[in-house]
Amino acid sequence: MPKQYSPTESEARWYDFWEASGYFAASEDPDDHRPTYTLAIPPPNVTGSLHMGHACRTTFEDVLCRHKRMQGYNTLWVPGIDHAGIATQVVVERQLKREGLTRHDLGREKFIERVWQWKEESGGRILQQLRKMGASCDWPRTKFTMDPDMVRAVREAFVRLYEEGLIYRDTRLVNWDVESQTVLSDLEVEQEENVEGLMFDFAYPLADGDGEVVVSTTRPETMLGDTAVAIHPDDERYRHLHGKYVRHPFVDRMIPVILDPELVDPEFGTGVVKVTPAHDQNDFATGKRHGLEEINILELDGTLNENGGPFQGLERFEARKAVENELANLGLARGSKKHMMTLPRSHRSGTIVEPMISTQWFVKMKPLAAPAIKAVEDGTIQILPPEWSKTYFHWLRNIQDWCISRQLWWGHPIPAWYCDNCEHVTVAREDATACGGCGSTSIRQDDDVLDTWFSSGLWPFSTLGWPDRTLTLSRFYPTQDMETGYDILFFWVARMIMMGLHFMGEVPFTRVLLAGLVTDERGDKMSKVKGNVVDPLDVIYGATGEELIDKAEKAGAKKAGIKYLRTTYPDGFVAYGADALRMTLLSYSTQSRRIALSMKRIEGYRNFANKLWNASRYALMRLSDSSTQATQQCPQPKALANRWVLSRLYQALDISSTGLDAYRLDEASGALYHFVWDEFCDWFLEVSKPALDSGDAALVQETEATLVHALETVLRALHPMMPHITEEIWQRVPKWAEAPKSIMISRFPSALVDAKIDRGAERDFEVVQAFVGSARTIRAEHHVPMSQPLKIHWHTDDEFKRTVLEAERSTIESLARGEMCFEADAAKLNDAAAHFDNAAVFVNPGVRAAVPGVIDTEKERDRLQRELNKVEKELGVVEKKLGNPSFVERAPEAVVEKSNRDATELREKRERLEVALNSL
RNA sequence: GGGCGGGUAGCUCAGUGGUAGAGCGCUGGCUUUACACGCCGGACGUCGCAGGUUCGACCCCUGUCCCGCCCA
Repeated sequence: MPKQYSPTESEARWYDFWEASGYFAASEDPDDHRPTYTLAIPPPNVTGSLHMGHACRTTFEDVLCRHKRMQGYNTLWVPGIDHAGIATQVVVERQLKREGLTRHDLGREKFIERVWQWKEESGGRILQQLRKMGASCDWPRTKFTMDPDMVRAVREAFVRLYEEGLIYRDTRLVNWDVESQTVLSDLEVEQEENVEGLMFDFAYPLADGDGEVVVSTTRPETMLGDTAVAIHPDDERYRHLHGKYVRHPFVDRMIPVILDPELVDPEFGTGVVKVTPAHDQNDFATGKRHGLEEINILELDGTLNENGGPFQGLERFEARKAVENELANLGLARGSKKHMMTLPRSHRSGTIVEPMISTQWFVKMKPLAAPAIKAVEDGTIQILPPEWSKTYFHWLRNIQDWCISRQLWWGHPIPAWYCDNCEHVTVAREDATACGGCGSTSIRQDDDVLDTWFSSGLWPFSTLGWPDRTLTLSRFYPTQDMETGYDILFFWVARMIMMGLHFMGEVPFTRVLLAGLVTDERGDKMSKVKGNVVDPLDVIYGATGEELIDKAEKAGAKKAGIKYLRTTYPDGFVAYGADALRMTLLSYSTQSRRIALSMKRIEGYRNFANKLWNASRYALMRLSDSSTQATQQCPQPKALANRWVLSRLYQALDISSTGLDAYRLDEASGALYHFVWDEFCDWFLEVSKPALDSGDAALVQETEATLVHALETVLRALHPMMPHITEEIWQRVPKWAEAPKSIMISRFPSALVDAKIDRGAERDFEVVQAFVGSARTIRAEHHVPMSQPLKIHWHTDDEFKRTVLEAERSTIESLARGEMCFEADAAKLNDAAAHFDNAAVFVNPGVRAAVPGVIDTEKERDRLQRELNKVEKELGVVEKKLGNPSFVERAPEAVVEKSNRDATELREKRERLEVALNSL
C-alpha cells in the first residue's frame, strides 16, 4: 500500500465493481420479504451538468440509501432525468442559431426530432456524472419524463383531472415572456427589487368641458389599453368627476371615471388611477368588478398591435418613449420623478414579464391543496427542518390556480383537440381522430405543451408503473424520504404531495428533507457570470488554475468573476476525490440554508481519507504475520487501552446512528471522524505499538483482535459516507469466513449494546491521558527533545489512580517517552525544588509529578502562572456560584454536588501550583 | 408591506439553561520507521446591541440594528 491514498483510480474501480455486481438493484422477488426503502431522485434537467447542488443532494441521498441497504432494507433509489421544457428548448434553439436557423425554419416536428437527437447524444450526461459521486441508484430503472410510459401517465393524469372538473380552460391575465413567447406560472417569475424607475404623470382631458385628471404610471404605453380611470368614492376632491368621462388623446375612446375603494388609495399620488384591465393584475380584477372592456395592446413578441393606434408596430419600450413624447407634444405631460419599483422578470429568459390576457389551461388547486395541507398538519408527512412547514402551509393556504399550458414545442402536448365544426373540446387518453361532440374528423390538437412540473408532480408513482397497478408500485409506493432543495418546495414537493394524494390516495413520501443552497466561500450564489462556480468534478479529479479560468471564461464569466477565481484558487484544485467531497458536504448538512463551501474544508476531509488510509496501512502491516481476522462479534479484551477503544468505538457508533436516524448527517459523520482521528489514531494506535511489541502473546493477540475489529467496524459505519475508500480498505482487511464480497452489502454495525460501553475503562484511560498530556506539555514547553527521556516522579493518595497508573506504566512510558518513578513520600513533591534538580512539575486531579532536569525557570514560571490563572478564574466562577444561597437551595442537587467537587479539585490544584511557583 | 432564517475565535461553521467548541489559519517544537495530506504543544471569543425571565442565559422572552432568502 502506498503512503498516500489516491482516490481517482480507486473510486472508478470500485464503482464499476458495484454496478457490475448488481448491488444497486432493488429486489422484485416476491419471496423477498425485507422491508422496503424507496427514494425517488429529484430528476436533474436533461440539459444539466453536475453542480454542487446536485453533488450535495446526491451525497445525502446516497448516504440514506446505502445506510438502509446495509441495514437490510430492500432499497430502491429511482434515478431519472427531467425533460425540462423551456431550458431544453432554449439550449437546442441556441444550437440552431449558430447554424443560422430558428425553430420556425425547421418546423415543429423536425425541431422536436432535433431535440430528441440532442437528448440521445449529450442529454443525460449528468447521470454519468452522478456516478462519479458514488450514487448507488438502480440505474436500469432510469426514467426520462418524456419516456412513453411517462407520457401515458401524464395523459392519464390530465384526462382524469379534466373529467373531474379540476382542469379547465379560461381566459386570464397571465405572465407573458415576450422573448421565449410563452406563458409562465407565477413561480417562474422572479421579482427584481429596488429598481430605479420613472413615475410618469400625464393628464386625461375631461370629455365635457374644461378640466383634466392627472394619473401616474411607470408604464406609459399601457395607457393605450386604458378603459377607465378610477377614484375613491369618498374622495371629496374629485366629487365633481362622478359619472364623468375623459377622452383618450390617441385613440377615439371615451373613458369612464369609475369609483373603486379597493383599487384606489386616495393618499397615493394624485388619488386617480388609470385602469388597464388587459395588462395589470389589479386593473384586471377592477375590470371584472366594473365590467370594463379588456383591450390587449401587445403582440406576442412584445410589439404594439392594432390597438396601439399610431404606435402600432413599435417595440414595447420604444412605444413607452413615443407615448411620453407625444403626450408632451399635446401638452398633457405633467412631469416625472424617480421611483423605486419591483420588476417581474422571467426565470428563464430574464426579460421583463408582461401581464397579458390569454386563454390557458389551469388546474383548480384548492381541492387538491386541502388534503396536502392536512397530510403535513397531522404528521403523515414530516418536513425537515420543521420550520419549512410554515412556508408550506402559507403557500398552500393562499394557493392560486396553476397555469399548466406553455407555448413551447418541447414537452408533453396537451391532449386536447378542437373541432372546426363545433365548440366541443375533446380531451382523450389516446390521440383523438374525431370530435367527441359532433364526430367531425376536422379537428386539431392544442398547440401547447404542459408545464414541466406537471410531469414531475407524478414522479414518485409514474416511475413505479402508474397508472398500472404494478407489483412494483404496490411494493415501493409510498416512498419514504424525499430529499431536495428548499427552492423547489412549491414547484415540486407540494405538487407531488397533491398529485400523490389525489391519484394514489396516499402520500408519495413520509418525510421531506430540505437541504440548503450551496454557495461560494463568500456566501454568494454560484453563477456562471460571477465565475464562482465550483464544479464537483474538478474537486474530484483536480484542475489547474488555468483550466478553471478557461472554463469560467467559456461559460461567460465577467472580469470580476475571473479575478475572484484567480485570487481564490490560483493553483486550482488537486484531486480530492469524491469521498472527501462527500464528507465535506455532509459536515455542512445542518439546518442552515446556506452552505458556503470552503476548499480548505474539502482539503481537511481529503486529509482525513489519507489518515484513515494510513491507519489501515499500519493495522494491516501489523497483522500481516498473524492469522487474526476481523470478527462479527466484539472481542473481549482485558487490557485497558483495548477496552477503552472499543468503548469509544461503540459510543461513536451510537452517536452516528442517532445522527443518521435524525437526518443529522453532520453529527453522524462528525462522530466517526473524531473517533477515527482523535481516538483510534492518536491514542489507540500509539498504545498498540508497545503492546504489539511486548512479546506477551496474550496481549498481542487481544490487541490485534481489537485493532482489526475496531477498524473493520468503523469502515462499515463510514461506508455510506465514504463508500470508495472504505471498500478499498475493507477488501484488504482479513475477515471472517463468510464475509460478503463487498462492504456495501455487509451489515451496518448496530449501534449501542450497553455492555460494550465500558465506563470504567473510559474513566481509567482518562487518567492515563491526563498524565501523558501533562508530561508532553512539559516536554514541549521546555523544548526537551524526544531523544532525551524524561524521568517522572509522581505521587497520588488515590488508590484507584495509583493502581491504574501502575498498571499502565509501560503504555505511559512509551507515550510520554519517559520513566515513571513512584514517590511514596508525598512531601517530596510538595517541595519539588528541594528534592529534584531543576524540576518542572505538573498537577493532575489527585496526581502530582515532578520532572527533573528540564527546567528553564522563566518558562516554568510562565507556564505555571498561566495554569494558575486559569485555575483561579475557574475557581472564582464556581465559588461565586456556591456562595449564592439561592443557587445551593434551588439548583438541582447533582449540579450543586458537581460544583462542590469541582471547587475542591480546583482548590487543591491551586494550592499545588502555588507551592510549585513559590519554590522556584 | 408580510413571512422565514442568520449574526459565536482571523475565516467557514457546530453547540447546550449550569465554568464556550471543531476544521482551517496563526504560533513553538518534532525524520517519535502508519501518515509532513503527519505528530506533540500554544495563543485567540464581554457568543450583534438593549432590556426581561431565572439561583444561573450564548441558549428562553421582548425590543432593536445589520445580513440573506421567500411571498405580495
